[in-house]
Amino acid sequence: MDIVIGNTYAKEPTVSLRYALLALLTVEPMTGYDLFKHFESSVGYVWHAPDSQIYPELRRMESDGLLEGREVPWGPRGKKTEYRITDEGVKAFRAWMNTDLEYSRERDPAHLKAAYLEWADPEAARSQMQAHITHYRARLEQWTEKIREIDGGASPMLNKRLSGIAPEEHLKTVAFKRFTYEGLIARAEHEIAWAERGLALISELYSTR
Amino acid sequence: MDIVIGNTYAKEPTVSLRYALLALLTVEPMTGYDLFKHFESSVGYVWHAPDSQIYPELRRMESDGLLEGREVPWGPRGKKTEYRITDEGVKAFRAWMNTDLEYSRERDPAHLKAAYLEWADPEAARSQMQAHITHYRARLEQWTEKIREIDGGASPMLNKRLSGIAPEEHLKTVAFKRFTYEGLIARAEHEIAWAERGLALISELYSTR
DNA sequence: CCGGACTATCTACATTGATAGATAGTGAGC
DNA sequence: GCTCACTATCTATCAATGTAGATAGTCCGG
Repeated sequence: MDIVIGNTYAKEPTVSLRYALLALLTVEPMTGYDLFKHFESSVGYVWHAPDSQIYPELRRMESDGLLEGREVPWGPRGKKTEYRITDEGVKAFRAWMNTDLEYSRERDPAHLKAAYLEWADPEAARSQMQAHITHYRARLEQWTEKIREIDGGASPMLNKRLSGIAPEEHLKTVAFKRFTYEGLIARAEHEIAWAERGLALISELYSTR
Repeated sequence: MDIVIGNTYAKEPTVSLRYALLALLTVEPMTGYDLFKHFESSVGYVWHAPDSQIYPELRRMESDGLLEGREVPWGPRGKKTEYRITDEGVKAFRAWMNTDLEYSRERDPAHLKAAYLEWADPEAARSQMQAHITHYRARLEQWTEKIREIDGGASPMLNKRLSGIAPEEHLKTVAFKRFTYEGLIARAEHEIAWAERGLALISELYSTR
């Protein structure tokens, strides 16, 4: 029963980029490049997308009425397009926020490989586990830094967001951000602990004694 | 410097379905349907793919020399194709196992939503957290069941695998499987704990006092 | 005023994944 | 003998993602 308009489907909220973009644009109007930069840095530790996905998606969102693009001059001859969320966009974001996520099937290369680690040379096996640790340690630092920013009032996006809402709402807004990053930190710590047990296991299994 | 053959690229091992299929086929020859069924049940709790992806991939793997398909009769008029891993396939799998994974960027809808939970109605927020718990509780049970199977010697795939290798190797093979599922179990427990803290936080923030 | 880093946007294409449905044979039970 | 659940395979399409590179303007410093 989907209604097809051009190549756009009128569908129920799935996941995706679209809502990540809406989330950022609830704070303030931005250009595609601004959004891309956010995905590269701060927000990028939760969601990421290349610019080649962002620009077309913004155009689609505009034609769906969720955003309004406005050309602003940039230097003497340059220009850029700044997107502002519309009332409809806010409505769509809120609707998505009020809808339960659909959880998709597991697909986890790290654990898939771990299950067959006896096929790897001991050194390679160790290296996998080490890579896992390195990866999650980096995430751990970035997420810990986010918490520090939140607590220290040093997050520009969060501050902008707070300045746009009623003071009674500040507590919730901050609490949920903190809660999110705490969860990610705990996850990273778990992954590191797991890989460390992996290293110990490898040593045990391949000990020469 | 990739060499293009047809529409197949000779590339360095990335991730994907291909190695999940090879992993299963190291145990014994199977048809596409068998593999699909495994992805639907047991292995499906680590990796999943629809049949529409499996059949073409098997054909590609055969033309890449990793597998050998053999038509076997099935009933009076039916037939099916059973794929057996080739020496080259084993080599490719081992090579992949000896290569470090590339970790891709974070993309986590559940945590993305959590960060903006103040946009949801309290009831919807609670429902999200509840869905998170339900999802990971189901995973938890499936993975716990896998451990039970491993410990009880009741895993058909594992038993077949063990019967095909030297007894000295049994310990490693079992240990890495167990290690993998233990990690997944710990992760599920962490996700449940996180969502439970979420529920508590929501109650706190939206209490009427 | 020139080079280089950065801002800004776009196109093309490959790959992967998800959904839907078509086709056809098997084997068990009524 | 018929129906039905299951086995077996395939095609088409679409959404999402990833990679590469093209184009063009800005702004800063030497």
